[in-house]
Amino acid sequence: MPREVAERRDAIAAVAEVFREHGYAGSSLAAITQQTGLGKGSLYHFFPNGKQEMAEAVLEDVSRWFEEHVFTALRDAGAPVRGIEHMFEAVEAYFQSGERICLLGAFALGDGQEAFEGVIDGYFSAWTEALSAALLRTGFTPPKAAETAEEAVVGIQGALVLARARQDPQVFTRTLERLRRRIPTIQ
Amino acid sequence: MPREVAERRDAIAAVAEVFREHGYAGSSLAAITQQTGLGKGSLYHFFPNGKQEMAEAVLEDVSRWFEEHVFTALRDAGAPVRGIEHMFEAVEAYFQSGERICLLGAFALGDGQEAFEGVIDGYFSAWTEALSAALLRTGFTPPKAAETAEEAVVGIQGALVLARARQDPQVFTRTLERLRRRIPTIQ
DNA sequence: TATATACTGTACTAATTAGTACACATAAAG
DNA sequence: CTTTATGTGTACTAATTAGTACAGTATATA
Repeated sequence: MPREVAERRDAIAAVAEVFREHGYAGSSLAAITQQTGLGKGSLYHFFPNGKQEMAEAVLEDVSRWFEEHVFTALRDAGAPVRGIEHMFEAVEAYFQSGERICLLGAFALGDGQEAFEGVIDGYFSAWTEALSAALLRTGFTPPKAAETAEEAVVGIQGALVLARARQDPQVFTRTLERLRRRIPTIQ
Repeated sequence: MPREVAERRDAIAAVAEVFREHGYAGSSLAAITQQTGLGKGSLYHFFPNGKQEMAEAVLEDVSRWFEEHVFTALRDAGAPVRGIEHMFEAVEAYFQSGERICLLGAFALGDGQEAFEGVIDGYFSAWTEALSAALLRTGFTPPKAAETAEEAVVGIQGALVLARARQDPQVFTRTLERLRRRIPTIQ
């Protein structure tokens, strides 16, 4: 049975959904308490530095999730093809086939850019580099690996923008399909 | 010599820069008055409905700019190749080679999505469809034209996200180069 | 059962928020 | 010079903002 008392990780997940919906500046504490069901007492207990710390925790949580569930598999030296295939599956699941946006992309374009540039840059760098290294191991030349990796990360982010803008998640699934085809070894 | 008294179009351009920097929710009226040099009196004279109307005006202004400077050239039935080439040049100039973000993309991911979904959807639909039609006229098959057009718009938006996230505008210029190569007729 | 720790609700403050009202300035047209 | 349009600065309000203080509750461990 569910605990009555919340833990920090529950709070992070709940706050993340509010940021996803309203952005950083648009998420007032009133909105956060209302949508998460957590009172100010709880929120400031988990995040003594307030909104800034909530956002840091949320972005780091997303970063950590990708590190554990995507980048690690990409870095597995023995199975680059499997790692890349796994990346596409995990990404499609995580972004709910285009219905969910990327918080790090949204924060990069939004007001939080300066405040969180470290986490944001780290996330996209790690992703691009891990994918590039995996492509290299499947036989791509170094420049072609770097280019294809950047193309994939760019394509995923752009597809999330367009899927949200046009309220058509299929832009995202179509883009993933197209990107897969660019990497013949995983056909 | 410059007029002492502002006009609405000057106000729109100035307010747009504030939204670009802080997002919609992050742009307080205090920030807007300070950065634009326009007092509340002027702002509410030009935009009686306040921030909401400022944002509508700004987004419509961007939309109109693309309509006039990009989409019209794409729709020129006689010169599809020239129209596509012109699109890449105009886009590179408008986004200052990756140092400027797309306000419509930022609003799509941010808090303004519901409030401005009409303009946002219209902008991306018009762009994708005009480009697809131009590609069709250069000899692409209908499905290939639609796919390549979506790929280009997705790529441009994604590149703007990554360029800002990594503070590396070259992601944008590299992406434009790659997208050009995908359309052999304009080589 | 006692005690320490983790968590939570409520009342509060000081600052900032969007928006209003209106007198005033400027410039063009008669 | 007068009138009319358009544009502008300032003072104001009511609501909302982030953040604090702290008493109280639950839970685990001993």
